[in-house]
Amino acid sequence: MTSRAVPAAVGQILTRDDLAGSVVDVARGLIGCTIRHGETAGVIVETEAYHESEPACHAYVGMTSRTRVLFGAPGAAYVYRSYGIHALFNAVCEPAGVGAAVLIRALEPIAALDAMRARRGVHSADQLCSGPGKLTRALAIELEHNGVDLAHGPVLIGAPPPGWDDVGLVSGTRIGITKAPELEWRFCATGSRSVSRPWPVALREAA
DNA sequence: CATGGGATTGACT
DNA sequence: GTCAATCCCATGC
Repeated sequence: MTSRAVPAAVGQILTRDDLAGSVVDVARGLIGCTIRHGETAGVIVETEAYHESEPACHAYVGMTSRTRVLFGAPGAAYVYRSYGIHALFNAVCEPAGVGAAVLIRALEPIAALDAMRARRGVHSADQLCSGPGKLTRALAIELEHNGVDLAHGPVLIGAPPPGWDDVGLVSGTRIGITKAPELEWRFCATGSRSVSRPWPVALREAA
């Protein structure tokens, strides 16, 4: 085999249609997919679904300047600042007019780990992207990426690379929210040490 | 225009 | 386990 360049390892870039379906299905399906920005890239190992019908979703309040992107075409990035410090990255789902998105919560780094280490100030690969605010820092995803088309970049989502297309999944309740805490709309790859804490019950039992 | 909530993290006890 | 840091934006006066 010839040496594999980074883009080839990232897999086929997803289209808008790949993200237009039910947000819970897309959240499940994005586990094992890749996200790339510049030379940095990682495999998605943790997601959460948010839908306008439930109060934890920003789109619950309806269309405002903040939530406009959530109601737009699927396949856009929704990036917002959390707790005044962190940028959190979401992929907009469902048809235009429906406010829904998948929050990307954790990655396993696969490319340009040294660039991530420089941005994060930690060395362990397991900890570079093991949280929604950590991965945006590691990949240099900022608020300016709000609304960008994920099929055209500069932030791209790709299909699962070899070995990740049939990864095991566990579901659990979402993290850090106060509204609609009962929905099991969090999905994690089994066997990944990059999943953020606390781990879902099913993952703790499997460990 | 002022206020307060929030899908977090890292440092500390 | 607790807590502060720190900013965007929805809401209400």
